[in-house]
Amino acid sequence: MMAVTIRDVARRLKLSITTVSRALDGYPDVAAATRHRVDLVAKEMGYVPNHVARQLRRRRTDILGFVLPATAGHFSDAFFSEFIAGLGEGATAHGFELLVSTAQPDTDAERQLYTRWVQSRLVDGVVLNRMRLHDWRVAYLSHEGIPFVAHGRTRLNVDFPFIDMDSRTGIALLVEHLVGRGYRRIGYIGAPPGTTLQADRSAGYRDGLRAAGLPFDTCLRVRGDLTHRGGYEGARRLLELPELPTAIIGANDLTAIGAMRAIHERGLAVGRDIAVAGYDGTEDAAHAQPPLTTLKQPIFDTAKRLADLLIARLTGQRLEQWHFIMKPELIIRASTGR
Amino acid sequence: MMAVTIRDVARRLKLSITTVSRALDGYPDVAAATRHRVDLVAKEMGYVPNHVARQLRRRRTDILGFVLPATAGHFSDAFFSEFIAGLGEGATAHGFELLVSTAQPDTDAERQLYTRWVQSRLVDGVVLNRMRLHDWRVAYLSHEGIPFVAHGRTRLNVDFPFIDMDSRTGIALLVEHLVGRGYRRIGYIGAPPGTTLQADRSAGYRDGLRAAGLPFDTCLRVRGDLTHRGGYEGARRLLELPELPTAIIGANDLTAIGAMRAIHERGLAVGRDIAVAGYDGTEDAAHAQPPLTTLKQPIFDTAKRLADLLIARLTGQRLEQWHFIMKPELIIRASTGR
DNA sequence: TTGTAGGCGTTATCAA
DNA sequence: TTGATAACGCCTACAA
Repeated sequence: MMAVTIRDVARRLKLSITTVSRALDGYPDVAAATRHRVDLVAKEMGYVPNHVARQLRRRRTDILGFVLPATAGHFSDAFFSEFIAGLGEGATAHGFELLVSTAQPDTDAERQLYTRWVQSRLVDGVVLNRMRLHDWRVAYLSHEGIPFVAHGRTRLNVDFPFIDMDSRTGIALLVEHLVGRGYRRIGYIGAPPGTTLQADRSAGYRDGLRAAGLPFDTCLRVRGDLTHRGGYEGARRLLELPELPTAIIGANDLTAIGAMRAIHERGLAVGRDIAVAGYDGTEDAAHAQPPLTTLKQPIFDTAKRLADLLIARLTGQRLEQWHFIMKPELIIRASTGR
Repeated sequence: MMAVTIRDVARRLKLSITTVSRALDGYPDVAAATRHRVDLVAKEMGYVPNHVARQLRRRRTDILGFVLPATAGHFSDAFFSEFIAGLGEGATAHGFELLVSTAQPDTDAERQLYTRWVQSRLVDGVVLNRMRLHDWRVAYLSHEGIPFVAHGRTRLNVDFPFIDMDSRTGIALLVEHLVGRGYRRIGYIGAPPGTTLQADRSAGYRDGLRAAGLPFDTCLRVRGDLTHRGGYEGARRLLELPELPTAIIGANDLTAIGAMRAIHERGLAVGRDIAVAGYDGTEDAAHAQPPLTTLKQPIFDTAKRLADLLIARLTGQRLEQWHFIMKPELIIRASTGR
């Protein structure tokens, strides 16, 4: 079951491997007849270039890397299945491959993982998401000269291609929507501190309150971790307040869905007693009960475009634009009905 | 920003690259003092072996492949985020990497993908899931001599390592539970035909009916595709029957959650008017409203064990056992309450 | 238009 | 215990 190499093809054709290589790669300086013979025999013999040998010679791997921010051992988040699908699609479209691993954000394991990939020249470029305000990955990768693109931004003074959502404005809009429906005591269950996501969405929350002339009550802002459980626990804390919130915003859909469960357990009705809204616009939100009001972002497309962007950069294409800021779409459903 | 190579380290140490290589790889025939010096200098210089060169020489890549069965463009399924996290964890633990891509099952794109990976010797082994009764991947990979492991089995006469759930017995148990609560008109929303999953779970459904002495009414068994949408549409069909089902089983949690939405839209209450149950035991099920009765399988652990199994096979370890059949755990929640 | 030869960075074989 | 040398499979100056 030895794989057939370019040597075998050359031998069979009584040609040099050089000619075979060039014929297959479509170089112009090959006789049409020769090229034809080569194509035929190569296909017949089932020859496919050895990816590794090619990588070594070309000094690039055509592999993109992506690290899942696996919080705990378990990591159940539909967002990332969609994100990975998008990355895979984008990579494949350009003949690239996608390497995936998992690491808890800001741990030694994460640093080791990126370092291994970079130092051993395993990947040509990296896609980042769940950006942090002071993201060591950005500093590290730009220092190492490894191209990367990101879903989101940082506070660091480093320029790189990104696609970001204007989630600050988005959340503010959501608050406005809630206020418009008469909710005035609005809670917020956030994301881990230090993440750009949290900075933006939390700021949007305050913007929204301010615009509506509502006070910012720190009791109403609690911590979350972007999981169901975090949302559930955050909501429980909010429900222990002497004066209950009338609406709760989750930093993402999972958080919001977790919060809904806490509310239901308390015997209250989501959308009537307490409004709930999320962020992401996953299928989970559409199928929650009641269906969840949310800010929708195009997860799959964003991931695909990120892969495109990174590959464009890797293949030396001139990018006319490499900063993209998109607006999330407010989708109003029964969870903020009234 | 040229990476430091083994040559640089050898030059600096005034040793041959051979010795450096062997010292770093922990071969015994190296003087302790030399090894120490080498380790020190290599670390100081930040030397990391070039993965690609090593791959070429060793004639293996230490990369595992996994293809997401992306049904549509979008692919929102928490099951797979957890599955990939498990694979990544297992791979990393043994110094392996994980290559991920997406393809629609049983399409040319899928065949091309596997072929590319295999022929170009990009991956050493492959993890399969969502097995089909007559799975071309099994035939192909075993013919090519590429090691693989699978989450589930096939009807083909090929022996390979797998971890499977006894979902047939599981579903039968679930039917028994439903019957015990007085539900007698039980519908089933299935998976795509040709999948082992569908064969097993559908058989379990019939087993359960038979054991309870209930008739098998073909109207009550409808098709699904393991997505929210499929569950939603399947349930709508069931709700159009002249005589409504009193319970609905979804082939997975997503299907069940989609079905719940259809039931709610119809103004009926899940768990009171119609019972619903799923399969997988994802977080989504725990946080559905009402919480979803389901058969739980250890997704993360199974994936991790599959990676372990495949790597054991790749590294030539003697496996004392390579067929595992696990029992899913019935988790009873309010969606089948009464 | 085709062939020769060198090298990508490692590891393995064999000799010293 | 160490070193010289030859691959691994491919690509690409350069020569023919």
